Amino acid sequence: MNELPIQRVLPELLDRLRRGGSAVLVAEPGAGKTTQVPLAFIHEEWLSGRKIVMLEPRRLAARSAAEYMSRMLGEQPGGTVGYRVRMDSRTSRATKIEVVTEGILTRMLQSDPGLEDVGMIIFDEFHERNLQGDLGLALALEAKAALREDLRILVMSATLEAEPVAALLGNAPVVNCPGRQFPVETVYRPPAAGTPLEKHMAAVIREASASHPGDVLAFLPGRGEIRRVQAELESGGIPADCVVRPLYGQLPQKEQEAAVLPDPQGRRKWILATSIAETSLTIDGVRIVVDCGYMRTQLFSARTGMPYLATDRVSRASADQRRGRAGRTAPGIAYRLWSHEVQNHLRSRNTPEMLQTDLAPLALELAAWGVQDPRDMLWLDPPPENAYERGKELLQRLGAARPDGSVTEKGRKMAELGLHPRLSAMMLQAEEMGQSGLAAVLAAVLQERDIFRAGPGAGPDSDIRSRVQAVNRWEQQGVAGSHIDEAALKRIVQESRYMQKRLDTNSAGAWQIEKSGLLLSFAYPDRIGQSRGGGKFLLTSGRGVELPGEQPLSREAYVTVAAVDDRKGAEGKILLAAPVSLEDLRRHHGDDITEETTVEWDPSLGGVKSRHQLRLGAIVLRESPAAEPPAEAVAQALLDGIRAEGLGILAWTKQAVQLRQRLQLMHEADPDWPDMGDEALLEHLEEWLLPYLYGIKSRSGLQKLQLVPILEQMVGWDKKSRLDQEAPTHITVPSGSKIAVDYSNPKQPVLAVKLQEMFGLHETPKICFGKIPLTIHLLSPAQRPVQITSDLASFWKHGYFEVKKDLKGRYPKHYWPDDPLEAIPTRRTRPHPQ
DNA sequence: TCTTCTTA
Repeated sequence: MNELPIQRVLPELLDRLRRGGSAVLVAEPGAGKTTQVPLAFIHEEWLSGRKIVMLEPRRLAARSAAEYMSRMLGEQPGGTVGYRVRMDSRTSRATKIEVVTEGILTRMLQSDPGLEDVGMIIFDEFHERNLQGDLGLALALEAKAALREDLRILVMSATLEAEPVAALLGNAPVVNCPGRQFPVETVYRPPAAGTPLEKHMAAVIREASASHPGDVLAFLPGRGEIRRVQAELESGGIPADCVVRPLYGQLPQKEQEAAVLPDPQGRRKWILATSIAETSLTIDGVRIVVDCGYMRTQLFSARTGMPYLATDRVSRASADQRRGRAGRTAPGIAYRLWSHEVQNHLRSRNTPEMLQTDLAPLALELAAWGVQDPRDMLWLDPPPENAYERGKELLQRLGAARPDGSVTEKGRKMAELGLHPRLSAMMLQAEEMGQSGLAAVLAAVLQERDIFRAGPGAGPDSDIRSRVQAVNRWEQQGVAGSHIDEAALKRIVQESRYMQKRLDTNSAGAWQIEKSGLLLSFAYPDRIGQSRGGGKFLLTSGRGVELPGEQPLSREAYVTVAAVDDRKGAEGKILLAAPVSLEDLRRHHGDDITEETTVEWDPSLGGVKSRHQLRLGAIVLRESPAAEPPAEAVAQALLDGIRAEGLGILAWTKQAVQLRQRLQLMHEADPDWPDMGDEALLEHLEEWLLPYLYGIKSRSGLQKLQLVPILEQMVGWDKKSRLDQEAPTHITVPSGSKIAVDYSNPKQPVLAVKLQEMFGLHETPKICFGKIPLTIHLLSPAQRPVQITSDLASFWKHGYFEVKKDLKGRYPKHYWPDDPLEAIPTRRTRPHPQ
């Protein structure tokens, strides 16, 4: 057998760690680090009989690493080399190397912070930057600093950028190792403008398969895209020696195997996969990779406390990892469905899980570890404050932590259960109710992949009780039923039995399946939903969610929503839920139920509604009219109503409108006068309107308010008398008529008057401290405007004679003097001689 | 119409 590249760097690595401390090993794929490195250390003297613990991100990887190393020693796992993952371990007194999943290290450290029987911890695949890996390293560094200076830490990573980790380990030495892989040619093939990515993907798969040997592995974001590409390929016809195989996590195990194993009929596989094939599954025989360049990840909204899915461009590291899948067994080719330009803008790494996930589990571990402030610890990326605070709040709500962040006795038990704190809280509560059996199944269903596959013609089913019933049928009769993934069902059964066993319980009562929603409410007190009709629910957190499609659950009054996909700007989508009775909510969440009297403007009523409410968070469990709401609250609610509906809700009479316009004119000339614009009036409602609102409850009451005296009161007597002078309601014209001034444009007040009434007036009248000339609309005898002017003197001199000629033709009986400034003004046809 | 993992 060829020497593996890792052999050449092992002496250096051994030497570095003999001197104590830590090291970073950067090894490219194919170097052989996972199996060679731990074995190289087992005879080191400094171990002095202690174990080596190696961390793997996945159970499968932990088991196969242990199996491989055991085989090299001619042993079975559980001898010199063992493993430990959830629900399964092979170790013995002889075990010197224990391969564990990342979460196991946390449990080991929490029960024995000095890790007395461990001499060395190896973090494998650390570049994946899973939350559990980051947490494990942070805890291990504290253990080393405080209790175990001799503890060796080796971080192994497949990609460069080792410097930050080396720095975190106290300037640890970095050892580099080349890999051993077959060359893979890279081709950039962006879709032509207007071509959908899925259509393009199908065309490239076809072309690549025709011109290169081997199986095709195509990367897509999710199930929907996979189905559409499959349909596209099938509609164009598939060569007889090829077969399309979808591959994603939700796919039943049998179908996943069909994608991973060689085709029994020897056909070439066209595998359409999600990122599951990037690291979790390896497929032999792939020589062609087609990468669409997108990946779907779950993000966590600290605002709503709910997760959501997002589809984004892959990172360069992911794209390289995907490409490498074509060179495992022979030289290959990788098609990237994006341009060089896009390639240059890809982010270099995936976002560490720490920065985008729910941090309640982390907060619980740190509380149990005794940490008050995570900033006191060493992190590559410290937990973001928002999400961490949100996590701490949830722990408090679940009774796991005190307000100062310290862990409670219950919290310690929850951490030991090794579940999400929500599910642990439910388990403990269920134990007291004698329902730990049912709770264990609910927790297992929520932890594992869904066992349901919608059958043909079956509607959506978000009721978690159907899964519980399937588990029940399996336990009672050993039948899985159609549309059920049997392998997933078995995992759930195993998981639920395991969890129930871990509660030191003797209270396994018969399942009361109708209590599912209640049990879930102990895990998700912020996601108890009240029906709003049409399958929509309002959650106690204040968020709106809805069921996908019509289903019986839509008719329930209250549900607990366990699994949900939050969507920005829309109702979140309920994935799994169960009904809960109002009676149970009142009995078990009584401490969270608040009583309050609300006084609100009700737009449909057009008035103030006051109610006495029993609330559970944002949802109202019961309400009744409140007998005597406080007057101040009613007045405030009226103001809310006016703000919501606008000033138009008040009765603006002609006089009131004109008064407001006149005041606005004054304001524009002198800012010392109040602003009468809508915005300003609404902003100052409390000052000018509130005192008049007592006793009023509705729109009709508001409309009885006399606005003229209210506005006059607002400006005060002094300003009111100046207003009458400087912005008069009427102007007396030469004929003796009192004509109303039109202030509807406060910058240009208008005086509309018959031309004949103005004879003898030399100059345009001015108002507002003589600053604003009136705009005069001179009217014909029939009240039609014939001229608009703000310069009367000029009109008499120039414009009048043209106008006169015209008017004389149309109104011959009227008086049209040649000298308008000397003529007698009149409102009649001709002036009456005295 | 839901990406992938994980807790002695």
